[in-house]
Amino acid sequence: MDESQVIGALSALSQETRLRMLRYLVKAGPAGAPAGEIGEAVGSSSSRNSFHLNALAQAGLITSQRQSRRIIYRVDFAKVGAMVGYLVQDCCGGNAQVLACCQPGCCDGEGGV
Amino acid sequence: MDESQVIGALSALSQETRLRMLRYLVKAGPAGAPAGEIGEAVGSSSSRNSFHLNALAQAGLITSQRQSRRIIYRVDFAKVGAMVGYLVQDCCGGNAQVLACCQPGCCDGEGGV
DNA sequence: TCCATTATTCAATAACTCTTGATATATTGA
DNA sequence: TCAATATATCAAGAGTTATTGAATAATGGA
Repeated sequence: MDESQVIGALSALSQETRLRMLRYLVKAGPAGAPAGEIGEAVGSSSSRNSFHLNALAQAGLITSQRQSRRIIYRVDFAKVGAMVGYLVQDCCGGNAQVLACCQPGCCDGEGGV
Repeated sequence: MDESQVIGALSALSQETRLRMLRYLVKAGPAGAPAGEIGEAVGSSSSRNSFHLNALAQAGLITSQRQSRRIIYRVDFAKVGAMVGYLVQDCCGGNAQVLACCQPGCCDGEGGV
């Protein structure tokens, strides 16, 4: 993943509706979820929903597949991982403090940053 | 770190000049670097430089400290870590594939995504 | 074929972001 | 105090992004 792809991915995620969409799709797992269900979950209506799902797909973070009348969206974990990996390794040079934050419980709750 | 802080941080990094500034400051380490040096390194002039450094500082990703005539900027690794940690843990639920990409060499070179 | 469902596209508008060049502020040394 | 250095701020303009409501397209069932 090169710099401009990373910027595209970060840009896609730097928006409330889209960040929530990704989170919802992560929970949905490999089965994915149809557009309407995602829209309902994050509270975005019809055209707005398509707009944001398209932005995530353009960035490569999710994929789409028609299934009868519905369009199923799924997280592309390899792409999300590549983006995070770029931040941690390429950008932060594998900094130990940054790496530590990737572990569960590191930055949670009261003690969090 | 809450959702809106994460969005602010992602938004700050989803820009070529600022992503390069952060990378430069990571390399500079704890000593940090003065604004002018950063601007020269990333190729941004005076006002543009201030604009982008301010954006990174507003997002909490870097700190500033006057030192005589210069203003020294430094990466706040805790904040960068918190952002990455949010993506990996809160947003991706600690997904194994995403976590694996945080390790050195995972997504480098030819085999990369 | 007709209708309902599901989702996308389009046009208009509002809001935000980035760049530029000019100006202003803070600090230091002569 | 004056000039030089280092940086920040301001105003205008171009470009981009997000929202809305209406219209369009694709699919499946009566």
